[in-house]
Amino acid sequence: MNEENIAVFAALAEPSRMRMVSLLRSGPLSVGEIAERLQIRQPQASKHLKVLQQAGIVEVEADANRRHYRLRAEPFQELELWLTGYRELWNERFDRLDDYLKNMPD
Amino acid sequence: MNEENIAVFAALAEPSRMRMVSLLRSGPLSVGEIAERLQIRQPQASKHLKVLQQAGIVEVEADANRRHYRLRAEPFQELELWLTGYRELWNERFDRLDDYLKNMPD
DNA sequence: TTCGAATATTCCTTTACAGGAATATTCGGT
DNA sequence: ACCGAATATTCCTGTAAAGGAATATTCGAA
Repeated sequence: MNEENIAVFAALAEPSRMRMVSLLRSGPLSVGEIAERLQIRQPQASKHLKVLQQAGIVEVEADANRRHYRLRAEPFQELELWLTGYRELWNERFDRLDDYLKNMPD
Repeated sequence: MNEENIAVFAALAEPSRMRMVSLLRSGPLSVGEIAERLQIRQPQASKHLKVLQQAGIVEVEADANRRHYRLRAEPFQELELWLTGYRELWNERFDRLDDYLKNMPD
């Protein structure tokens, strides 16, 4: 993971934002819905969403005066890729996983 | 990933620490070696290593007045596990990976 | 075109954290 | 016991980021 992707870790290193990401797993939500479910104020929700957006973790779709935020796949894929460099840490069980990933059909 | 593991993301969200982690992939190193390779001063190296240690990312082994820091596998395993909850984001290719992980022999 | 709902932004204050410099600690060798 | 090497800790300072409150913006509906 390169220096530019440190923003992803920084963005996730905050409880409200981590909860936002978890919340958005089940689909896009508006700012108001997010603020309500996380029990935080709307401006804070907007601010946190901006951070997540700048880190590339979420993207926005405008719908009238609503903004629907959804998770982007890329940072998670990159995280997955980054982790492959550390699989050798635990056991040979994941050597087989590495093989599987390498040979996996697209 | 629960609130306590946010410390892992916070620890990795700093360039020097990220480079330390990458450096330690090839094996344990002493504080002096780490400081030298990363071109930072020894006290900063010690401080960063302390953060990594408290996040559970590294562990220490004392050898006389040297301390050898090594990566721990657990946080990476937990990250791997956490990511599985986001694999559905990209494509069905990883549904098969999920199956593989579920059925993988121990 | 005006109003209210939804969202973004600004300003302010407080707190956390990083780096620098100095110092403390701990160990083996002599 | 003492010295130097290796490491940890403390103190200080600057900066970035978070939350609160207020305000700005943007949109559809009437």
